[in-house]
Formats: sequence, C-alpha cells, structure tokens
Amino acid sequence: MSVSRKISESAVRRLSLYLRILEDLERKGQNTVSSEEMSGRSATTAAQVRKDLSLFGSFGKRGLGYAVTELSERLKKILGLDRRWRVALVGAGRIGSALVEYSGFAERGYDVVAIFDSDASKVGGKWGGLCVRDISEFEAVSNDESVEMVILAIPVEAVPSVMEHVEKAGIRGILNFAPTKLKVPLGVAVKDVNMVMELEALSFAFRQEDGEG
Amino acid sequence: MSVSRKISESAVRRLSLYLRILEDLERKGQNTVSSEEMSGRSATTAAQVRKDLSLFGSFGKRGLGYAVTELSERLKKILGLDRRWRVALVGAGRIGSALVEYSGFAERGYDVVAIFDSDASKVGGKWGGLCVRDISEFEAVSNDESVEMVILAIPVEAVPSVMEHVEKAGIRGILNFAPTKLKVPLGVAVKDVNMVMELEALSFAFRQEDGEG
DNA sequence: TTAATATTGTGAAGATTTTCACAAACCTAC
DNA sequence: GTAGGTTTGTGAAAATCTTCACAATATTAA
Repeated sequence: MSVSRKISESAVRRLSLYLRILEDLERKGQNTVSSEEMSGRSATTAAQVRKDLSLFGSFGKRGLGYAVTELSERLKKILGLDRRWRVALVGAGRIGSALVEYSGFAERGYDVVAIFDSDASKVGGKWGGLCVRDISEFEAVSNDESVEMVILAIPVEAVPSVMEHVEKAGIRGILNFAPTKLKVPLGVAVKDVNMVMELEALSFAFRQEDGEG
Repeated sequence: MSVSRKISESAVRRLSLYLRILEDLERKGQNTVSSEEMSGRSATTAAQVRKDLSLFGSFGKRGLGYAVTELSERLKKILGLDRRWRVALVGAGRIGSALVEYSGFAERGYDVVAIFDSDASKVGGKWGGLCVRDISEFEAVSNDESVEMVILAIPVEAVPSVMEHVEKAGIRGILNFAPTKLKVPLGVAVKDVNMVMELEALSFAFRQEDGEG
C-alpha cells in the first residue's frame, strides 16, 4: 500500500491521462473498464496500464476489469486531487491572463489565490476578483494566503530576482513557463511548460521524415 | 551523418535546451564550451551531453570542447530551425490570443499565417493583422497559405470536427492544447501541451514527499 | 620534441522502462 | 458446482536510456 518506490515521470503523466479517460467514461455512465479499453483510449498498451496501476495497489477485479468510479477516486487521491491547492501566479502578462481565466485549473482543485507582478502599471489592477500585488510583497502575502505552489509566467530576465522571493517563502512546487532551467533547492519540484520546445520537437519530427536536407 | 536511428523524445527535448544555452553563451561572447559546462547549465551530465550530440556527428574538438556558434548552427539545422515554418492557429480564445501575441514563436521561425474559429462572433475579427476565418474554410485557406503545422487551442468537444478538416488538409504536425489524446493518421506528429497535467505531476510530487495521507 | 593537461567520442556496464506471457481470480450459464 | 470465457497482476525477458571509464586527440609550455 505505501509508496516508497520511485514512480517515473512518464508513469505519472499516464496516470493523469487515465484519470481523464475515467472521468469521460463516468460521464457516459460506464461502470467498469478493462485495461484493454483504457489502452485504446490512451496511447499505450494494456500491459502498461496494468503495470502503472499496480504500482499503487490492486484496484481491478480479474475477469471483470476496473470499477470506473472507484479507480477514478483512487487516481485522484494518488495525484493529490482529493483536496484543493492554493496557487500564486507570478507574472500578470498574456500567459498569466490566459491561465487565470482558464477554468481547467479550478475544476481540478487548483485555486489561484494571489497574483504578483513587478510592473508598477500592473500592480493594483484587478484580475478576476484578485488584486495584482507587487512582487516585493511575495513572502508576506504568500504566507498570509498559505500559498503552496507558484505558476511562473515571467520573462527569463526576471527569473533570478523572483526566484529569490519564491525560495525565501519556502514554496515547494513551481510550474515554470519561463524558457530556462530553474535552479532550485532540494525538495522543490519544478515542471516546465515550454511551447517553443514542443514546436521544435515537431519540426524535428518533420526533418526526420523528410530524410533531413 | 545521415540519421536513420530513432532519437528519443527526451533527447530532442535536451537538444532544444542545449540550443538555448548556446545562444545565451553566444550573446555573452563565449567562443567554446565543454560538455561539462553545458551539463552544469542544463540538468544533465557531461556524458549525456556528449552522447546526445554524438547521435548526429562529431561536433567537438578533443581537449578543447565545442565551438559555440558552430554547434548552435548545427543544432538549429537538426531541429529544423534553419528555415521558417508556416503555422495556423485554430481556436481564437484566451490561449490562442496569448500564443499569437507571444513573440517567442516568430523568433524561432514559426510564423502564424492564419487563424480559425467556429464562433461566428469571432470570425471576421482582426488579430494582429490577420483576419479570423471560419473553420469551414480551413482546407482552402491552409492550402493557399501553405500551412505546415497547426496549433490546436480548442475545447475537447470541438476536437473531432476540427480534426476532420486538419486531416483532409494533409497537415502533418500538431501542437495540441486540448486535454485529450488525438487520434491521427500515421505520419502526423503530435505534441501535447497540458498545463493541468503538469500541475497534477506537482501535487503528486508533494504527496510522495509527505508520505501520502 | 616531449610532457602535462584537457576534453571528446564511444563501447560496455548499469539502470530503468516497457512488453510478454501466463497463473490466479472472477463471472456466467447450465 | 463445474466448464468456458475474461481479465487482472506480475515475474521474467526484451528494449531503451543513462552512466562509466578510458583510448584518442588536441593544446600549451618548456
């Protein structure tokens, strides 16, 4: 039951995907699902699905499959979605705007409870009920608001100074949109979202197919 | 020289990162760099850097390291960044807006040359010099404009109908922001960008540390 | 020219991840 | 309750990815 094993990055990614599939099945009223069907809807094999799930216990019934709702609940718990998380957005620019307005975060239990920027013309502005604060207030505000994670939507130049605040405040999870590798203390988890990198992977794939000029 | 080997997803991702590092060094006027230094600036080992690069040839000089500018040019070519790419945006919503305004794409050679939506209230609007077209025009317009890749920034419900157009137009690269696994014909490359999944990976990491409740 | 030092490129070893394959467990029907 | 059909859970095999370690090659200094 207890999970001391190291779970790979890609396995966690697949768990997220499984959860999405299960929620879809739930909406459609399906009660049980086989690893075979799950694999058809993701991009894996049935064996992979079973291996992934077995990392956390035995959730299925042989001969029958998995109970959709039960498995969905289990995955939510595993992924930390059985509670709400308090998130701060740093960077009140275009990307930040899109993120705050994006309902997907709140649906999954991630509440944006504070917004920061260093641009004086933005500080004080209202963003969907929240007031944009100056980044210098980060430690105080994030403490008051019990912020647990940070979304970094700032330019590369701003990273060092912002990271100082983030570190001092003891934040342990960062979703990083800045196109640079963050240097963080041990125990701080970072996930990078980099759209340009994804496009580069696409054009790389093209090159490979075309027999690269 | 010719690359028939299969290059792993993660290797390509690292190449993108190396390129970013090299460009930074170039700006700073540094002429050569060792695999050791590169590894310090990414999150890998020197051996990994060398292995990755050796997949494409021998770019370095023993005892000296790599010529920054030369390696940078090589990587650009490998990643398909020695030319410009014509990209269409489908979905003129929040995310689409952030993407179009984002200068990073153009800087890297990705030009948004057409924007589509199915919402009549959006069609006809001007977006940074481009006119939002109805999705039904996709095949015609993307043909006229020689669109090569598509950025999908649409809700899950809209995916099937949009994908029909995209397939018929013969598009071979898709950057997908919709939180669902696309079903595409062989030869079409898809990269998923899913911010909720990244946050889930973060809260999963928290759970692991806390000894999961 | 030779010695000392640095750093690549790469087989081989080691580690991790994925796939295979099958016993164990469950359901249904009779 | 037994036979027949499914599907899980999981060791073991296969495949893939990363790290190690060192010969080969280059530079510099004397």
